[in-house]
Amino acid sequence: MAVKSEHIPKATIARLATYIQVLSEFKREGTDVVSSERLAEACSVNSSQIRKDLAYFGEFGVRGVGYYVQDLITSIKRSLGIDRAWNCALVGVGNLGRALLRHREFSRKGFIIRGAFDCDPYKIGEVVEGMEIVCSRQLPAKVKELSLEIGVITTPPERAQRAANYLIGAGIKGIINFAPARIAVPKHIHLEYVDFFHCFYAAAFHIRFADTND
Amino acid sequence: MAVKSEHIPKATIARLATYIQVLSEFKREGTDVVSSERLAEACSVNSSQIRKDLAYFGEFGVRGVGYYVQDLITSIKRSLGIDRAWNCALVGVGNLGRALLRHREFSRKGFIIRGAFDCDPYKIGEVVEGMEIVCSRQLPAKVKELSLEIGVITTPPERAQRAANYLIGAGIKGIINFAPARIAVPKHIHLEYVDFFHCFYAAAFHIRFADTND
DNA sequence: TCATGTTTGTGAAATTAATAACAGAATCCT
DNA sequence: AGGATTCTGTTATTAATTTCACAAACATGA
Ligand SMILES: NC(=O)c1ccc[n+]([C@@H]2O[C@H](COP(=O)([O-])OP(=O)(O)OC[C@H]3O[C@@H](n4cnc5c(N)ncnc54)[C@H](O)[C@@H]3O)[C@@H](O)[C@H]2O)c1
Ligand SMILES: NC(=O)c1ccc[n+]([C@@H]2O[C@H](COP(=O)([O-])OP(=O)(O)OC[C@H]3O[C@@H](n4cnc5c(N)ncnc54)[C@H](O)[C@@H]3O)[C@@H](O)[C@H]2O)c1
Repeated sequence: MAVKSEHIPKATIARLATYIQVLSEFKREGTDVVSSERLAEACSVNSSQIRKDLAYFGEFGVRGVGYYVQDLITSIKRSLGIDRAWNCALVGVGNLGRALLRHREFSRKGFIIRGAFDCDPYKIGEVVEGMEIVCSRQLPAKVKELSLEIGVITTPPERAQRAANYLIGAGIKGIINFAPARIAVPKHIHLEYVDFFHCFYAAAFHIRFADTND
Repeated sequence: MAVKSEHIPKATIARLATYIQVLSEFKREGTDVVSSERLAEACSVNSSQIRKDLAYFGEFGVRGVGYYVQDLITSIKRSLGIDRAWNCALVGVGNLGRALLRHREFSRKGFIIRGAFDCDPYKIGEVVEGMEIVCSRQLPAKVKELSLEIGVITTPPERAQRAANYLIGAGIKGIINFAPARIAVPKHIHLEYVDFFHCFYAAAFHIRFADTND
């Protein structure tokens, strides 16, 4: 049983990711046990927030003691469904796609890019980080062959919908879209947008109007 | 006057960025006027949400008509403070840093990377996308010389705090941290975290537990 | 064993955000 | 011109999320 409650806020999922990051840091420092209070401080959140977030998934702490760091990392990972590897397809091997392919942390965290696809004939056949770039047309075959579950779109924005359509047709389960374009997907496909500019905009807003807001 | 109300929700700022994206798409398609209803549909939000978000900043629409697309883009940009250019410093010119440097969209959107800094002597002096990589030690001088306001951290996580310290010491106003590490900054410095893994985790969670959640 | 101190898990309260409802303003059509 | 229609801006309502507060659980030391 991984989920105790029915609906889990999106914000909770985002925070769980932060908790893992901070807990891993504690682990590296040699801390074995941590209280919600101390974890909260390191994550800049309220301590009840942490306890409530965890309560959606189960009881992971020991009263009077706190949380065993390694155990909590394991529990959160299981709760999020990242206690196993996920096979990913990368569509669009340009600047950003290459940076992602070269990023070791993806496989370390369990997201393994097993297929790199592009439609540019000059790029097809090229090998990046031990991965051969193949034609987008091969997506359906490769998705089945390699059990790819998550599609990562790093094409130009005007091609994002097409890339999504390929992925959906190939039977992918979720899509992470790095292109700054809204795309339409059937509702059984999980879709996440990553837009770097959002945070640049937010930074500009807060710096500019630092006196009135913030 | 850019801000009508005192406090503006973080979520509103994020949505405004989406509105700009979708409005720009409408503009390219030749649409001159759009209703909150239609914009809402394209952004997958509620139409009152849009009207309310905009109301924080002013009255941009015409009753019985809707919003003039170009005017609304201009108004939102002014509201966010992105009606002018922002000079940025990039610290850490590795895989991700290079992808960002090569990304034309940054300067098109008004975020101009004017300084690229690294501490690796083999990288210093190298020219990437017309930009010479200089030593991190030169940050204070360059921040003043080039009026850099936003610092972008793309160093490994264990170096993120040091990079932040350099930037803060140099007089930067805001920091966008792409490294998966929490960093401490004085409260007058605006800080944004960008963590790609958050959305991979969210995707894994929703796909894995598609039956119970979502 | 029992008192004391700590810290979790959780229901209740407070805060915040999202949605609905509608009056007022503009257009369009007859 | 005036009535019907459209669509914004704003207030009211509802829903969701966060914070508070405290009982229950465990640890420690006398
Ligand atoms: N580079 C960055 O730092 C950065 C930052 C933020 C967002 N983005 C976004 O990420 C996306 C990619 O950026 P980039 O800089 O890597 O662009 P890029 O032009 O370097 O790469 C795009 C790649 O997609 C391929 N492609 C185009 N259509 C395709 C299709 N239908 N199927 C498969 N492949 C296809 C192209 O051949 C090319 O290799 C863009 O949408 C961009 O806006 C990039
Ligand atoms: N590459 C990706 O796709 C990707 C994706 C998500 C997150 N990230 C994160 O972004 C960061 C950079 O990733 P990368 O793949 O580019 O790593 P990288 O190792 O290729 O680049 C890091 C660069 O930072 C420089 N550096 C180290 N310490 C520095 C300091 N104190 N001052 C200035 N420069 C310094 C290094 O010399 C190197 O050039 C990492 O924290 C990584 O976790 C990268």
